Amino acid sequence: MNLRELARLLDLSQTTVSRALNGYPEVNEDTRQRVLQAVRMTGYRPNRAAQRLATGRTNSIGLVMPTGAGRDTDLHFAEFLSGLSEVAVGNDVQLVINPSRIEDEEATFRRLAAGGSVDAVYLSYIRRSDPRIALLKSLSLPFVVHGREIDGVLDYPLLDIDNAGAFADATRLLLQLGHRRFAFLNAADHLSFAIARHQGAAEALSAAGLALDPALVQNSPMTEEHGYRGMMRLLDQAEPPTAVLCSSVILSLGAVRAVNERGLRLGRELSLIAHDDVFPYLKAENFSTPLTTTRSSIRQAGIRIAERLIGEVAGIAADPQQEIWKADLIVRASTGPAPGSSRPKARAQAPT
Amino acid sequence: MNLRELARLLDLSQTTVSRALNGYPEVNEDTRQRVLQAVRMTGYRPNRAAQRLATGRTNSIGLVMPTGAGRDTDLHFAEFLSGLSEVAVGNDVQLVINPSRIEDEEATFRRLAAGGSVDAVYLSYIRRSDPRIALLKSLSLPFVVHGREIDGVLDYPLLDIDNAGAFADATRLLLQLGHRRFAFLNAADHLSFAIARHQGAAEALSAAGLALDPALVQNSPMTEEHGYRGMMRLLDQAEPPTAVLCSSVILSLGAVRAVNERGLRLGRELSLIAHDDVFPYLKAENFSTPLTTTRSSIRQAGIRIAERLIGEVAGIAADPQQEIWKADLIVRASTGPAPGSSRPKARAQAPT
DNA sequence: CGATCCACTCAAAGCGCTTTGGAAGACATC
DNA sequence: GATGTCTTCCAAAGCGCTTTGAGTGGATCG
Repeated sequence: MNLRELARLLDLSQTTVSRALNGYPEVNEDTRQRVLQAVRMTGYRPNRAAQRLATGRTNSIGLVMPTGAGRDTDLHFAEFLSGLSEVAVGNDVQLVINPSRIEDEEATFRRLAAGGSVDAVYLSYIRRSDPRIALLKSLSLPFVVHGREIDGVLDYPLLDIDNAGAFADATRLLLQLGHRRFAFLNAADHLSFAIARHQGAAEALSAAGLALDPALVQNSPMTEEHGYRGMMRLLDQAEPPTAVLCSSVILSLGAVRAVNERGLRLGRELSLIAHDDVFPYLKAENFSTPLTTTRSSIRQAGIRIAERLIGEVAGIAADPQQEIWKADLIVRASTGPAPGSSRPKARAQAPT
Repeated sequence: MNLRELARLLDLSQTTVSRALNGYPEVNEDTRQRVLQAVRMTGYRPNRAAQRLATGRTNSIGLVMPTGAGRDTDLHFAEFLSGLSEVAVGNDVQLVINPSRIEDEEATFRRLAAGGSVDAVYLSYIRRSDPRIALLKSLSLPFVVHGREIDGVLDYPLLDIDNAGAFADATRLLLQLGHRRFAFLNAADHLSFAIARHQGAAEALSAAGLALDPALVQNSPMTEEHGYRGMMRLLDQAEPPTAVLCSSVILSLGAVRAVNERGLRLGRELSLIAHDDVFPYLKAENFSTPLTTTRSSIRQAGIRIAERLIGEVAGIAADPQQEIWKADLIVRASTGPAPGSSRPKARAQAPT
């Protein structure tokens, strides 16, 4: 069943039927009802490809999803996607996943732009200085970046959290608790959010006349296993840290396992602050020792980015093109005074 | 840049250019090279919408992803998706995500089928008796089901694991270890895989003259928190179980937390077997007590289903339309002889 | 040397929709 | 009754591709 048949059936022209369906005013309300009735009867649905060809709009937004060797599934991406799709469904927009190996990404974007398969794209896993952004700017394809570059000018539409601020806050909290020796279990060091978090921590430390010992910094994929191994390595140091920053609760999961295995107690011998992207299936507050976190829902970010992408397509650019969200610092039991620290000599010191 | 301009540029007809690009034999190799060269120079990409309209094929497969209130992101879905997309990228196929609330799913499928936006669809979260399958059969849209119905005839293309078999195996192992009191932390009870797992366990038990105490069965979303609460409830029973089956490692994560909190030891006072979908970021072997699992990679399932979907579109149906994978039973440290059990009186009995 | 065949190329007809540029009829205005 | 103005509808022209059916010219054959 296509438009022509439907029109013939109704003894109307294609034009009128099309207009009736697309809500144009110049069609009699009675006629419109007749058309809608016929649509219901026949189960007619417009052919998407034809619509696209005729209008040039696709009603879909593209996700270029990184794949390839070593690219494990990313929990964070999935949660983000869930936010995106929530908005997409409400606006009758499809999400088109274009898995692409990192080295093919440029080609993929060019194909998307030139082939007109999507109205807009979303970009993430931003690197320190990311050529893909310049590419997208040159491509006349609306986009919103999740994250941002470290060095360049921020003259493109983006949504990011204040990673540096969050980890500076976390670091300052630990400094106040008397900690002096810090470690950082971070994400891969080519990712800009990992760099920003590192910088935030480093700046807060240097304000206190301290520095991050490179031996106490790990950059790795954010898996439980890497969290475990990283923490083990830290605890095996001659002079182990008393405070650990951690870029994900999934890393923390492993880190906590290592801590438990060593018979240490979080918030006592060792303090830990993790960044919490807010996963419904793994909550920082439910760790055996509830975790102090910097919290920002990655799902909310997905929702907001979808809204903005849809806006961009409709020609309504968000007013501040650069949107930076503060992360909340949520203090729970995994942080406590530094052992042996004289300053906030807490009641909770174990009577060793 | 479109086909016509490109053809004009090359002083060839659209036909010839199109054929050169699509690998038809009746075009001179020199000509083909000239065309390819021009494509490289101009950056020409065929318009997808036009291609679709002309060929009727979309080169994309649809995922109807459940969303809506209470539908949390599903780890398992994300990992599956990663497998799907790996194959998709290799075949130049797009994945089109159609988020849809459960009550709108029928409409969504009809729209996909009639609108021709995808060549094939994938269906999961199968329920005991699932009307969507009948719908898809009637829709002349190729599909592959991930999972299967409990009751109906299996006359549709599907891929599933032997859930009942896996949990029967797990149960028998625990029976051999002398366990008599079983619990089950399962997924939501409208999902067919949860039902099958329950049946598998129940059958193995009844073969031993035992039964699952309904008070020791939980059906819930598979989150850490539900695992924790479920296990707590089990341990608070007047007569707590000594063996626990668990439908996901993420549930186990919470369950293990509860066990630790109660000062119990896995493989000693309590044995646990979880189903492991093989997440790269959370491995059953890395739990503080490595978990005995029934293992089957959900990512591999994604890969296989993508292959089959692509095959269906190409007109090559998989030979056995119903593909059932056995899960491996991997014995690790979380299972041990039942406490107080006389049968396999183990060396490892705590000297209470 | 004309007939036959092959390799190569082309013009044109769709695919199913939207949208432009009217046109017909109804109604009001002068 | 002529003119103008809405309202409602239509015919036809694309959108950019694939594919059918029909040539070309040159090589091969009898």
